[in-house]
Amino acid sequence: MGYLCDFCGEQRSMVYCRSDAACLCLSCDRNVHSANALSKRHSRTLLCERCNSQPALVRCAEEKLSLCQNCDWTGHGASTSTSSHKRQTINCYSGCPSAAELSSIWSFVLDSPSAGESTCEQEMGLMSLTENGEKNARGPSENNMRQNVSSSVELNDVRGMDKSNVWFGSSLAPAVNDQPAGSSNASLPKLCCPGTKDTELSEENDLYDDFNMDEVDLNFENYEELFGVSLSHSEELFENGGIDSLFGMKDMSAAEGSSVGHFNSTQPACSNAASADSAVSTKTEPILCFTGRQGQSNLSFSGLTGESSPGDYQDCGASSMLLLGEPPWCPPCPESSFQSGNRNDAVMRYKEKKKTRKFEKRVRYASRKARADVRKRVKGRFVKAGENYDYDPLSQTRSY
DNA sequence: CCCGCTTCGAGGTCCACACATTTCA
DNA sequence: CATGAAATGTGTGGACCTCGAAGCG
Repeated sequence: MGYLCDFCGEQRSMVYCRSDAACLCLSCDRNVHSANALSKRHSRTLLCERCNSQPALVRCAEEKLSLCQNCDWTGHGASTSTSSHKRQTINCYSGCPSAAELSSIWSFVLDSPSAGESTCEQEMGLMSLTENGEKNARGPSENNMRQNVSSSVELNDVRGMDKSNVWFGSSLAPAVNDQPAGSSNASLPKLCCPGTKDTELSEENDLYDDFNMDEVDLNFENYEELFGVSLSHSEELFENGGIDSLFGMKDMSAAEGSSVGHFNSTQPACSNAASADSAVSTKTEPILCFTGRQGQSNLSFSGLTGESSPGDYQDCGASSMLLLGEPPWCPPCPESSFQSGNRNDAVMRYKEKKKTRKFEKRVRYASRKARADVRKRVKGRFVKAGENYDYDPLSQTRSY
């Protein structure tokens, strides 16, 4: 995937929103997720700096890279020399955190050599990323769930986050904290900036350009399009316990604690590449989160209380990973290996497609929107001041 | 199976004008 | 080089229109 924000296509993407399956710059992240109460519940985290397509779960202190689980696993496998790298959990957040709040959960961002020179920091004075990374550098198995709650930025409505804190293991930032006690990979993540190591240097300078948090409204006119089903419909499904029908995974409850292999076999959406597009577009992403890594593959639904938004159900991050080939915890097998390529291709196609369609509607200037909202019209067209009109948004009256 | 008709949805266009950006003195 | 004025470009929402797909007889 590219490094650009899926929304504006201009700024460098920094965060990953699982609900939207989108890579966003910080500015767009704030804009998009301040649009309404539901979008505020979306759980976001930093973007993997290696693959630039998955949410980062851990921050490798040695490499100064934020990595998704797959890349973490690849780069820090038990058999590799880097397995002893100190890693720190990357916290996710919801709501519309201020720069200061972001800096508190991503304090390690300052580890980046150019962090202090960020344009954003200079211009906005927002990101004062103090070096308190150690604060987050806890032991792998220490205070897992507690950290999820305490260190996640919880603003506005965070019920989704709290209740769906069924973050299991390696699926999400909070989840990552659930590192199995005996794990050889003390995964403690940090930040992520898109781009592999090769591109890191060239991109670091504009790393914080994304912190342009101007006030922009956003219209989610394409909400249904984004999520494949209407919000009301999906909510209804959730509230009625219709998750089975929504995901076509009736057996999943029984799958809890079962092997990943079983999971895959019960996940139609991942069965082949051809289904990937439809799987995503029809919102059949499983709301599954996994606990632990290799040995422990606990599986559960996140927050089936019916109180969380549909987006929250997707927030565990497992879904996107499942779509992207065999997850780290999935022992390689001929079938999965064969499918992963096609799956990746399918996801790539989907994201490209989504990129061109999804965020077409974008409000760049709230002031202009405000004016347009109150401007008088004739058959939908703006009319000159003082002329007759047939529609006044303010009074719903007509001048003739 | 093909044709013609209807229905539906997506996307494009139009409008005025405040404001952002660029150009120039 | 800095400043201010003028010129130019941009973006905003609702109604309407066009076009293609789908459904039906």
